[in-house]
Amino acid sequence: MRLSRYFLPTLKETPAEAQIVSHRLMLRAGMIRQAAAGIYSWLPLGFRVLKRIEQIVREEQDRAGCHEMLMPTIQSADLWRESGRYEDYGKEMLRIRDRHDRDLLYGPTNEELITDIFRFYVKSYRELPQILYHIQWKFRDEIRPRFGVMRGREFLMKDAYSFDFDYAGSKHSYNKMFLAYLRTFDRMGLRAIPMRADTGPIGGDLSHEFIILAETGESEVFCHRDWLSLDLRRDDVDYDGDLEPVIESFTSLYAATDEKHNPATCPLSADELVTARGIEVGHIFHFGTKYSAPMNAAVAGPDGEPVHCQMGSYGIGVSRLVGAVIEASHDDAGIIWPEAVAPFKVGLINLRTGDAACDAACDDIYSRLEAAGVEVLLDDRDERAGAKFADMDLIGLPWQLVVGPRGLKSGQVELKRRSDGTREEVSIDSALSRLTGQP
RNA sequence: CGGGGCGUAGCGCAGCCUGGUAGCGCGUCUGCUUUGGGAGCAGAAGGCCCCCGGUUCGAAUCCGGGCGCCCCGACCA
Repeated sequence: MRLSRYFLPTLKETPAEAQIVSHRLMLRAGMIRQAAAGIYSWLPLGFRVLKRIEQIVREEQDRAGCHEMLMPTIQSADLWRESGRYEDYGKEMLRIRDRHDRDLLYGPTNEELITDIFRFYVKSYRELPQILYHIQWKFRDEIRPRFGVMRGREFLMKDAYSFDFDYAGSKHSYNKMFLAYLRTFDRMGLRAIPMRADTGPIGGDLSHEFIILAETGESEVFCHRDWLSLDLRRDDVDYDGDLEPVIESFTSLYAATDEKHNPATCPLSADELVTARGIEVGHIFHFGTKYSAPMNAAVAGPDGEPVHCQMGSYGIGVSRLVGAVIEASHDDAGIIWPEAVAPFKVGLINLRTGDAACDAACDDIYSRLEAAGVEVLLDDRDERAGAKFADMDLIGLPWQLVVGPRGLKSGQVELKRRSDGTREEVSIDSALSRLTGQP
């Protein structure tokens, strides 16, 4: 992409409404634009990141054997009356009436809808287990939306729903999602700690929140200090094997949210206990028959008798993750994108647009990177060097390749790594092989 | 929903108390000079001062009522 033709409205000053660093940086980097309280438009740069995060979530769900589908944003109130949640959900649910005076709602979640679909088609235990998911916009009319996309009213969420014949099967589905979540967040360069959590109004008896530690987190959390250095990577997961031992290795180490933490019974010494604030990026629940019973989602067992399915639901806040990654990875100059979610891998800076040698070198590097499948943003604007450096640092692409007349005289360009600021003078060919991974 | 704050040019703000020509910085446009970490000079464009009503000869400014946004708290799969 050539910056001179892109839509990247960066801001030098911070809009007054932004309080936390991720919100400030998203506004300054031209990623989002507020449309109303807690409702945002995603501008091209922000949308690229959102899509990347969504794709990682998708790949890890698929790897765990889940099946993607898409349910609508607008739902009929009737299903919610059936589960009893139409009244329970309260003012947080956005209720809509159509021209025929039928009650509709903008979905805050999808348990009812998925259960309705499931019960219509699935009649035998032999069709289980099943995990279905979608990635769809939700709306919750929060009393006080805040912190940009971290707590919006409209937000993009991945929600998955598992159906099993018995508790053992359901626990296995839960474990699969537990591990899929660890992999998902790890791929984004995040340390997400699974913490025992309250199930809240959704009900159930088993629940973990995946928490990123950050000063701007909305809730207080408690965990063993070993979590801060524990290796969370699990590359060799066999989702069909026995997952209990590996789950046990994580759940045996203390970590709890505010609701589940009790100082009186906490087993940790003051020395071991870390008290911090956290951002919830994922939440998994096992809730048994809470929806399958009232909505009569049952399958025939081996003996022919109908049994209500054991269910779980599993959410990841996709749009919130964009903010969470920034909270976890930035410096005074701007965002530092982990390569896996970066909107572009390389920022190619032409320090002297209009200079024949610089233009030619940049065009050459640009086309060779594109040919190698490396996503590159070429700053070919007629701006001064300082402005280009500042904007590139702000938008935080992992690599900056700086082409200027001075270095070009000796065939050198400067390769800068955004994460630690290290730079080196290298030849164009050497820079290209570094960035493309090809000799 | 309780408490607090703010709505003035694209962004950040001053002016309001004490009513009388709507300002500053950044950004934008033109030209010239510049050019390796947010340049300099000269010129220019850009405003329903959130909305409605009231007081007044006269309202960005005073009064009343709305609306919007932000913060703290409570709330929150």
